[in-house]
Amino acid sequence: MIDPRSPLYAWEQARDLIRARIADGTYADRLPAEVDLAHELGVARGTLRHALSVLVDEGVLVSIRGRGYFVTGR
Amino acid sequence: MIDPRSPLYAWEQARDLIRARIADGTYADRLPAEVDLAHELGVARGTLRHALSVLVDEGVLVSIRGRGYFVTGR
DNA sequence: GCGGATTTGTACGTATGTATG
DNA sequence: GCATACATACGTACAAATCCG
Repeated sequence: MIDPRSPLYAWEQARDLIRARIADGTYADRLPAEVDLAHELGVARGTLRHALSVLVDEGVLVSIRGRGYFVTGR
Repeated sequence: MIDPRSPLYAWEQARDLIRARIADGTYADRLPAEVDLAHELGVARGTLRHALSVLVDEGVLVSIRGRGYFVTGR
């Protein structure tokens, strides 16, 4: 999933992958748990959290403590 | 330098210490390197970077890769 | 221009504590 | 109680930019 030879940072690749999966409906309303998604993408939690925080800032996702990350639809 | 019994987080104490040293002229234009400053304050580099990022957001400091952290004067 | 030293940026791993459902 | 998520904090390693001999 994540290519270490890419000129993009890992968190940027993770961000783009998540965006694509939202666009194609893989993640229609809710994302997998942080730990699972991080493992699936092959990045550390901190790295994934960086990517997720960008998407939250963009309004693409909202995070609810104790629940998860949800797609806003915007 | 950093008091583990303080109600403040380590990164908040580091932030306040750096602010004070800028105010009293200890750091007039440039800060010591991250590794040195972290060791001097007794915190991990990640903790120091957290404190520094806050000061950068406030406009107190600017960071230049390969050079260091500089006091803006604002 | 080259090579090494310095310095910030990013990534990864782990751990603890707190809060929510 | 348990799973999920957030925040903080420690450590390590490598990448990228800069500086200097």
